[in-house]
Amino acid sequence: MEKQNPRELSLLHSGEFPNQNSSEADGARDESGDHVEPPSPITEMDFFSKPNQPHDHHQESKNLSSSSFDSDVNRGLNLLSSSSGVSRTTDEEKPKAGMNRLKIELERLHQENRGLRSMLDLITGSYNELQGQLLMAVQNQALQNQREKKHAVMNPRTWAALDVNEPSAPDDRTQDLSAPQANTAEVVSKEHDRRMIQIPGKFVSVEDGPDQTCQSQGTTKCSKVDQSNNEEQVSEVPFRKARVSVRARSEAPLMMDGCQWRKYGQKMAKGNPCPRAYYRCIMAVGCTVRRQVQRCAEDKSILVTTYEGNHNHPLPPAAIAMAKATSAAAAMMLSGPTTSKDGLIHFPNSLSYASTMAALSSTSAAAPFPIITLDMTQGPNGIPFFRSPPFAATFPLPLHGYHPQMSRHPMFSPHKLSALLATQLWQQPASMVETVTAAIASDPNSTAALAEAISMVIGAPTSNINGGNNNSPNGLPTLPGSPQLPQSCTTFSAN
DNA sequence: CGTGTTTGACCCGCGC
DNA sequence: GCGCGGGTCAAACACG
Repeated sequence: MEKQNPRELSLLHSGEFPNQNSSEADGARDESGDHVEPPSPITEMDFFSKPNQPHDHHQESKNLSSSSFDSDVNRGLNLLSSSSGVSRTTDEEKPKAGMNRLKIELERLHQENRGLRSMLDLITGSYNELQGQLLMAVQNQALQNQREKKHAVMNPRTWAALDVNEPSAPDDRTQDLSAPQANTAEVVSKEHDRRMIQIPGKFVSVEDGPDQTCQSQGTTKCSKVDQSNNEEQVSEVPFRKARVSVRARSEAPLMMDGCQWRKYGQKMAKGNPCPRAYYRCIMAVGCTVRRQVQRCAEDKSILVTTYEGNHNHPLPPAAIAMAKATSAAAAMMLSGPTTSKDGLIHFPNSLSYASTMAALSSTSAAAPFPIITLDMTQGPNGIPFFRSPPFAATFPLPLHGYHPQMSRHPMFSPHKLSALLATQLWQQPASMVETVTAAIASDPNSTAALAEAISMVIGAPTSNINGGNNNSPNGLPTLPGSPQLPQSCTTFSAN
C-alpha cells in the first residue's frame, strides 16, 4: 500500500499535468498533501528516470512501482552521500564546487526528466488515440450489423433507437470517438445534450443539459419532453443506460471507489434478503452517476456494486482507473453483438444484453439496458464463477499481478494474462467472456489500476473503509492515513 | 447547526 | 385497470 503512493503521484503528473515543468509538478505534489518534503533531485528522479522504454503505461507503472522505485531512491541517496562526503572529508574548502556539481547534475536530471515525460505523454496520446479509433471501429461495425440483423436482437427498443439516429450517428460518433483518452462509456453516451470531453483524468461537461428526466426515465418520456431533440435523445438512451456491475468479495459494507457517494435510498429487492442501497455521486453538482450496492443473495460475502451514469467532474486516480476499466467493459458490451467478418470482435451470444440486475434481484423482467458484470470473486485457482447469470455478461477479473498471493501463480502473471487476452481479442472470435475480459486487459493501465484498486479495497481491513460502517460511503474524509488522494480508494464507475 | 442516513411514500414501467 | 417491483424523493432523524 505504501509504495503505491509514489506511483500514483507520478502517473498523475505525467498524465494530468503533461505540460508542467518540474517546479510546477512539485507544487502540484505538495498540494496533494501527500508529500510535504521540498522538491529534490531524488524525488524528481524517482518517477521518471527509469531508462526503460515506456512502451506502455502498464509496464511503466510496474517499473515505477516496484523495483525501480527502490533503486532510484538508492541512487539518489548515493549521489547525495557521495557528494557530501567528499566535501566533508576530503576538502571542506570546496563546498561551492560540490554544490555546482550537484546543480549541474540536478539540471541534467531535470532535463532528462522532462524528456522522459514528454516521451511518455506522446506515447500516452498515441495510445489513447488508437483506443478511440478502435472503439469507433467497433461501434461502427456494431451499428452496421445491427442494421442488418435488427430483427434478431434481444433489445429491440435499443437498436431501433439506433436506427432512428442512423443518418447522423456515424459522423458524430466519429468525431467524438476521436477525442483523446476515449473513456468508452463516456464516448458511448456523449452524443447527447450532456456531452463530455475527457482530457486525461478529467471530465468536462460541455453541455450539461436538463436531461436528468430523460436519463432516468427512458425514451418515451424523453420524446414527450422535447420533440426537437428527439433523435439525439432516442439515440442516447440505450448507451446511457448501460451499467457496470462489480462483484467482489468484501466484508466491508461498501466498495471504496474513489468517489464520494451519498445514499438516497434503500429498498428490499425481491429474492434477496439483503437490502439494496442507492447512492449518487456528490463529488460535483449535477453529477448523474449512481450506484447500487447489494450483497449477493447466495453468498453474502460478495458485494455487488452497480454503476450507472457519467461523471461530469475530474476523478481521483483510483476512480479514473475503475472508470476506465468498467467503461471499457461497458463499451465492449455495448458494441458487442458484432460479427467477426473482418476480424473484429464477435459476441457469439447476443443474449449477453440481458440484465444482470434482473438476476441479482430475481426479477423476471429484463432491464432495458445492458449490464456488464466484472466478477472479482474468482480466485486464482480457477474456481468457476460463483454465480453467472445465464444471460448476463459476466467475466472474471482476477487481480492478477497485484494480489500478493495471486502474483505467485504463473497464470496470473500480468504480462502473460494481458498478452493472452489481447491475443484472443484480436486473433480469434473469442467467447464473450474472453472478449470482454480482453477489452479490459487491452487497456493495461486500466487493468492495473482496476486490479490494484479492488485489491486495495478488498484487502483492506474493514476499519479502513468508511471507518467500518456504512455511515459515510464516501471514503474521502475518513481515511487519515491514506497516502493518495483524499482518501478514497476505488471507483469503478463506468462512466 | 450542517451533513449525511433512514425510511415511508410516491412515481413509473411492466405484466397479467 | 390492477398489482407488483424498481427507483427516487423528501421529511425525519442521527451524529459530530
